[in-house]
Amino acid sequence: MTDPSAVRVRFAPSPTGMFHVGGARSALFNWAVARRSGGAFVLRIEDTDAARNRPEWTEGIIRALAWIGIGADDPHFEGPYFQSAYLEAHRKAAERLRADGLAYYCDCTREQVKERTGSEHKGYDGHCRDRGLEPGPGRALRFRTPDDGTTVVDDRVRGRVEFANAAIEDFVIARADGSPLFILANVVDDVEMRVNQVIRGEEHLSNTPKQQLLWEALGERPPVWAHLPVIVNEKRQKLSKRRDKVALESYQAEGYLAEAMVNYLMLLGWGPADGEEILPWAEMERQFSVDDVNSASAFFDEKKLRAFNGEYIRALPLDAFIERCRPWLTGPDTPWPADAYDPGVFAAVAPLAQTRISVLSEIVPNVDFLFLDAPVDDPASWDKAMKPGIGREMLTGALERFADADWTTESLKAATEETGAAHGLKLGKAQAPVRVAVTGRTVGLPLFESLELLGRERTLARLRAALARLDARPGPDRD
RNA sequence: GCCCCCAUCGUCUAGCGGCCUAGGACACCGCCCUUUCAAGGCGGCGGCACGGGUUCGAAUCCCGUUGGGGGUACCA
Repeated sequence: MTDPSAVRVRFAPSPTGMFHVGGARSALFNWAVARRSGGAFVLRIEDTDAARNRPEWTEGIIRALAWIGIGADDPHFEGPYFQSAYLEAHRKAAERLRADGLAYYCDCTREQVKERTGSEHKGYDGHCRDRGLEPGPGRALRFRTPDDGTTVVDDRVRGRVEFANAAIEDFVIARADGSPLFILANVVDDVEMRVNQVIRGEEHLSNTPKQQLLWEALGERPPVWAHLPVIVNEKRQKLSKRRDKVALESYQAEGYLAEAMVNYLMLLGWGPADGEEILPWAEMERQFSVDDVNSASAFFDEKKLRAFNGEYIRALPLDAFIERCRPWLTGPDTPWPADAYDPGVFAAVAPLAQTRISVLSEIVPNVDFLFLDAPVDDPASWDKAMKPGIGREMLTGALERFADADWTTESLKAATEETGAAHGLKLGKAQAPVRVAVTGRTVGLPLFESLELLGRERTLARLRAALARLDARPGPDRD
């Protein structure tokens, strides 16, 4: 804590919505830097926009960070601090800048500025610079930026970025009501919290010369900057809460594993030199450096995320897999009644399911036939499997042979094979009607293992029900 | 409009002047395995945006063009 050379990074989200994958990646990069260097990761909640903030969003941020492994119990974690608690410091800094002649009051309205400059995008024209206005209603405080020269931002991912001071307008640092703006509050807090590396999204790059000027005006040495490439959607636009699926929570709810999410996110803008992409956190932390971060924007590819998730699911020891599936099997949203669920039965099919799902929520349709009274009704599957010359024949034949077969995977398979052979069908074709009759779907877990687990009673009942259904109404079998 | 950033297979990336007839991963396409579907194995398709320089040599350096993106609030 007292080592002035210790790295202090920060993550400073504002609680204005669900926690986003972009924020998660920034947090992860900061976390990797902090842990790797033995420094501190400061969490600061920027809650000064009262109108848009909600306490549950703040809780959501903390919960989401914990989920991806950024836990408040880790010694590198510091905070959370709340920006709203530092209001006094922001005000003092604003006042100090004014007293030093580095900021001045301005009573121009947006319309007036626009009228004078002829554009709403030309920025402030410095009209009130030397009017010597005192504080008062309708008067905002503006920072006086240099008229000439260049502000050079040294960025660990972008290199040297130059901004002509002439192009940096005298920006507002405090509103007419005295409340500080983000640009000031953010800097003052970073100064206060002794942050010496700012690793954040590229959308902040254009604020950076202003902030750097503020650091200098406050008599402080600016931090090391690093602006991460934005994460974009398929249209190559920055991910947006409105348009895109960005909430970390929604991925969690679908059954993405935190480890897979973390691994995938770390690969957005960065890659290990040896190309080995699936890596445990400790290894990524060891290899990661912001200097190696790519500067081009990165597409959030859910397909690749899913592939990673599948890898992580398959890598789970069986008992861990079972444990991870539990919320989807026993929660309030299961399609079967709670008392129909049998953990022993699930444990038996779990190994068959583990290689077949890439997000945990997919476990449900894979095993529902075991816990539902009747299989789901999937018309497409039914039509496909119950073709003329196959459906009725297979169901009838299976019913006969299953009635007194040994109830084992092997003999059920043999019985189905024989039935199929009697109608000139290979097992691949022959099993389809049975599968659909029993599970409702044309694809699923290995059939005979499934039947063995389901039991003779229920299997035969379902075969009979399917036959009855074929008899009851015209279907493809009758055409 | 103005300021700034960016540009290697469809996508994420390795590459940081010779090791590149550009490597990996996801996706896609074959084949094998196979009771469906997966998983797994093997193989394939596919890229340095373009134009100028610099250099003995350029994916790598410089300039320009084009194309993307970010910012442009008394939001954060």
